[in-house]
Amino acid sequence: MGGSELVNIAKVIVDVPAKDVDRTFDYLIPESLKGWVEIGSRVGVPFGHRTVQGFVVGLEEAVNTDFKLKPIAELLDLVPPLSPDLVELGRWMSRHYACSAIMALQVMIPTALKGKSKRYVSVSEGFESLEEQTAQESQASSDGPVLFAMPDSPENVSIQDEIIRYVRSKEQVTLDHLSDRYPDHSKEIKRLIRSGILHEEQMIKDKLQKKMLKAVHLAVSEQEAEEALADFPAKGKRQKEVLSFLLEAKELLPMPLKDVLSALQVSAATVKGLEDKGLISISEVEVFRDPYRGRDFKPTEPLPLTLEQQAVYDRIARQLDEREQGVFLLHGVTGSGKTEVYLQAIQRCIKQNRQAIVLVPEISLTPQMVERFKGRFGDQVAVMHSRLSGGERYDEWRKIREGKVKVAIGARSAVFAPFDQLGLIIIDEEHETSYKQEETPKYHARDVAVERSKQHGAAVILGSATPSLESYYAARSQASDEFAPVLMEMNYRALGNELPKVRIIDMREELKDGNRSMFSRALHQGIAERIERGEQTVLLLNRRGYSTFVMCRSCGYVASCPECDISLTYHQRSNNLRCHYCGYAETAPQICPDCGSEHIRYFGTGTQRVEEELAKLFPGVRVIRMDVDTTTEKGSHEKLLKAFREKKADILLGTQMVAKGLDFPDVTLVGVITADSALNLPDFRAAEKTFQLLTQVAGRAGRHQLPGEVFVQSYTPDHYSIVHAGSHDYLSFIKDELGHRRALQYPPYCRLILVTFSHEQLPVLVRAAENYTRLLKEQAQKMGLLGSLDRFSSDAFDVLGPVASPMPRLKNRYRFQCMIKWRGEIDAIGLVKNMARKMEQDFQGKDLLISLDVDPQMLM
DNA sequence: AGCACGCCGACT
DNA sequence: GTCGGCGTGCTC
Repeated sequence: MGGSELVNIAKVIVDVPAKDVDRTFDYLIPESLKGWVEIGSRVGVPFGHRTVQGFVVGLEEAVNTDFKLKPIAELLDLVPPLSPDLVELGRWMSRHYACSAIMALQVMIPTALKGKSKRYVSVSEGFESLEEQTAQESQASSDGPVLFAMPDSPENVSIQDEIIRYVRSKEQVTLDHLSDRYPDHSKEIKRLIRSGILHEEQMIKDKLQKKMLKAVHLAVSEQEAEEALADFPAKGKRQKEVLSFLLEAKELLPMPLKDVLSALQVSAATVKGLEDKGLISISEVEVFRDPYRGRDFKPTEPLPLTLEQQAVYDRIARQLDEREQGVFLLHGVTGSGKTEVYLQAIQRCIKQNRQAIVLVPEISLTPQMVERFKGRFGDQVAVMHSRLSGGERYDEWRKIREGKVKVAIGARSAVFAPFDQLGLIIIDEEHETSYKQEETPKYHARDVAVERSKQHGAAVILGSATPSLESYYAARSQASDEFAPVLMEMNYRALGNELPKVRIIDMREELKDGNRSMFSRALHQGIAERIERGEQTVLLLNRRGYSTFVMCRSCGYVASCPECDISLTYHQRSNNLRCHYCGYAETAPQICPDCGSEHIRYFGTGTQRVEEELAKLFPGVRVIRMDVDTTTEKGSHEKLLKAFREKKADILLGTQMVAKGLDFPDVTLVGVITADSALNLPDFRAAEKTFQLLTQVAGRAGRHQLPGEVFVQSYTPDHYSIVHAGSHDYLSFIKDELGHRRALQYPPYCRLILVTFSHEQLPVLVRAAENYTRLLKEQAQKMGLLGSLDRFSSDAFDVLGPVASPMPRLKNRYRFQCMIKWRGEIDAIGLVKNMARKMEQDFQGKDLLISLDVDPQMLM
């Protein structure tokens, strides 16, 4: 072809989740799109025999290629949804987390922008009708070329004719719609398309549209409108009313048509009449769905800082002023006023004309939290919430993209907020595992934040009362490889009150003394006292580790999922058993399906059972229960907390979600019903998680004038995580825990990669997993790193396993896994990934899947 | 992932 | 003889 012509070329990552297309494809930029297509643009491109969505990740001038490039078919947004730095960040993510490029890019933008290709058909130009075509064909069959091929059987002609007439009457219809309308004639439709009579075109359509609203505006000047009002025709009384209403409310224009209609009780026709007269205009305007619309947020002023807060703030402010990247680990006890430091740092950042991102764990993205930020920064804040609808989320995202807000607050994915002058990223409750995404791309928001801050010269604040061992260790050792935060401490509560007294109760003693209740005598008495004094109690039931599974006490039968081989969970509401992973459900059995015994029981303590017990022990007690069952509805979380705040209940009972960020002045007792239920999980972070949870929940008590008390019930009260949580001694806990981690060579003394293999056939899977492990070990030997973990050398690489996964079968596939431990300067991620890809490719049948989790949080 | 091409069984 | 089953391979 005329390939030496100078053209612009776009490098595109296509939205096709297949391994062999995880690379860029080159496309011509058509003349009409030159200057519009940028790095980060979302485009529709022809790919094989269809049109797919893709992202432009590079632009090139005049490359001479061997084959003909296809042109970009359409540009999907006027403003690119991704900026060049986000594209670059995506590149980093796909390398660091071993995910495909498209996964990394797609996770950065709202799902509303995931366009799917739609197929449209229209009647081809120049085609008249089948009869005419038949005539033409028989006439000129020998000479001129036949434009359209003919149907072979005449009885199909009538239905084909009908389809043609229908498509012509609509001009253009989607193929889906057409097949819905003629469900039995897909054959005829196909033939019409193949013969060229119907023309097929593919376009990318977004899942969601911008919300548009009809709005009324004056089409003439105010004066002209006044004049028109003065000599309005007598019969147009209603129209006159509308016009004078609009003139009165002129500062509210353009006004939604809806509002005009309801305010004056007029019909749309009346308003339309005014438009016909040319006095007003009705137009479609874009509206932003505001999830917090109609809510007042009390404006707040910066509070005076304590000495500790001031010192921390000064250090961060200095960093902001230097406009250089810097990471800070802010270790502050519960109630030390971290949020106020965040708020003032953000303020400084905004003053510099830069923007800020605040990440909070999903679970603590409570109305209270949002209120504090909205109160300080008003409508400069966008909130990204998992409970928002797709449309609301899209609109919050657009506010950020279009520079309408300065602060984005949200869960994990808010780290991708498309600000262009990012100055500050705050990660509150830095230790929370919810910052790690468990689905591909399995990124950690903390690491992404640090990477993004490098691009922008931004500051990062990692805040926590119980920093993760990884972060604390990195700060303390000032290791230079990954990230080395500056450690800052706040050891005193901002209001000057004491941390609550923690009492650890040995439940074994209770049992010995004949108390078989789930409440110890001390906790029982404590609750009774609070009820009497009109104070409030928070009860935490740590449900992790407790499953509400069904077991037969006679024969040991456990109900499990036929697809996934995991225990089914009992749901009281619907009286059925469900699989947590695949959604399979069956009715709860009355007798054991195995042995017929009636001693089949639902095990585990749910919040419902505790609630029932409370009602029995304290007749008339008012309990608010907060768990997944009572908080699924939108806004229910908020309602429950509001009720508790207004003292409409004596006790707030809940799972982990009551441990975070809540601040109620009258809570003077916190009870932990089972402190150690998570301690026995097969997870090397079990102790750390237990310590964090206890510390967090203890911090809920006595935050204001009234002193607080915490009762922790445990069957292993001597465990160091419980003892140190009891004395609020983070440093001692860290010391003990680091010792364990070091002895067993777990993070932070090495890094992990979890490799999961899956295949439909167990023997094939086992062979693959063993092969893979063997090859990696050979590699380690070649590098001279075998056994290096024991030797505490700076470079290390070792492979554990393979073993059956904790979920050994999922969606009809068996699963095995192996664990890589490594540290140092070696490219372990690249090595593990390349070997996985190679093995997947070479494997017979290709049904082998290997997935990687870099720095996994969940090992079970 | 789609979608087409391609090579074998059961029907008008 | 054709329709259509889903194995295999490609997508700038």
